[in-house]
Amino acid sequence: MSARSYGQNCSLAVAMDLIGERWTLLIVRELMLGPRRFTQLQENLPGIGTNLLSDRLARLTRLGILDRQRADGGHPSYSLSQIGKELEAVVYPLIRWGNLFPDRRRDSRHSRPEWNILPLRAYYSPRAGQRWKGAYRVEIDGQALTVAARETGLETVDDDPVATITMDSVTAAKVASGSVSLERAVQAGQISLAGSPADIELFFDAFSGPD
Amino acid sequence: MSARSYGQNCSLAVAMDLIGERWTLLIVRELMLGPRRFTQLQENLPGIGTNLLSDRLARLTRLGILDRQRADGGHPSYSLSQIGKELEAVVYPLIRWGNLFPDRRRDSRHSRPEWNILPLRAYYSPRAGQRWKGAYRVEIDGQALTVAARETGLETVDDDPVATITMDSVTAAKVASGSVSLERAVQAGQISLAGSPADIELFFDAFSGPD
DNA sequence: CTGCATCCGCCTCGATACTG
DNA sequence: CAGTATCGAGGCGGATGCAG
Repeated sequence: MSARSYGQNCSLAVAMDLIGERWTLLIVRELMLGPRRFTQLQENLPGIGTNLLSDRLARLTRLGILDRQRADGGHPSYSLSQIGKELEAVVYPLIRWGNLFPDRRRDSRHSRPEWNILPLRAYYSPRAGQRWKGAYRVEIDGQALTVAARETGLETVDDDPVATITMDSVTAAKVASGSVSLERAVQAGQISLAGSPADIELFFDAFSGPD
Repeated sequence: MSARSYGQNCSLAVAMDLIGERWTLLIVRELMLGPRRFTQLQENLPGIGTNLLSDRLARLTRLGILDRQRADGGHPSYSLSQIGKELEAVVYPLIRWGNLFPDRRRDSRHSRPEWNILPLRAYYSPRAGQRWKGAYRVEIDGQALTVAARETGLETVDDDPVATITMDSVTAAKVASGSVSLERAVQAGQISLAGSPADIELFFDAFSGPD
């Protein structure tokens, strides 16, 4: 089990000692979508070795960042502990920063529909979301999810949407990070909109940065 | 030059491809304190190999995260580019998260006085800081710096302080992360205060979380 | 079949020596 | 001062094996 420490009396170095190793934050990303079992994690982390996943899970559990639950004789399941959930405050800024490099997405091969909820949450403003009149269907790279504003934040729901927004992930990254304006992306046909203009405006208001 | 990519079409994976390697964020931390030369970086990153530092600097410069300036025939100097400065939005949450593990600091050996300004900034609220009447002297682990509120945020200054706050870094982490209350730390003698109670209250108001 | 443990080739890391 | 060259050690990636 790896333990190579920076040995610095510095909060950032402590954080990097704990979660700075390869794959760790991607495991946290998966668990931000809910509890997962070993095999589910392995499926969504193509390229990770089983030994490495095993090591990471054991170490993060020992550190109190993950909880390991064994569903009554069943197979173990991993979830974020209280202190692990606080890593959301790290992951969302990292997602926003990664969006500053939209061209890096082109040659990427693996894509999962669940990953689209996290970038949305990374920009979502609960205050503006409270004004939504219903759910929205968002299609990114052909993978659709329907989201609505809830007390706990932006959640996926099964409701019928009041509007649909369609785009690819490169466009989403450019619009979210501000390198291309929403109006220009719509004019260029990179974003398709369906629904009343009022509902659509309310949708984008919730992603226009902090109130 | 390393290029091991996660190959995922995900903003977080893109970010980790760019800055997820060992030492990278600690280099960014150093450059958040201002431009630095090769040897200065090496001094403040004990344990890093010269080849690794060289590789990281070249790669980050090529990616547009760092700027390399050669002061007119002099020696090269490295600084954060515009996009590199945006990593502050990642580093400060990481510092706050690392403070949730105050006990991890005990066995740490290396400590540098400049590192104390970053944790302060990680919790500093400009709005509350504007009410400060002057500069404050902060001593953490016996290393002192004097800070004041400026337009650009919390800065180190040479002014005479209106008050002095003295503590060790473990106590600082506990109070900042809320695991120990300010009152209790003062009562236990882990924080020493010098100056008028009004000034001291104004100081801590600026570190009590977002307004 | 799931959840790991073991083994092995390779690449990265860390330390030292050396050079313009 | 600012790197480059080299090399041993160890973490990583992939395949295989195995117990519950």
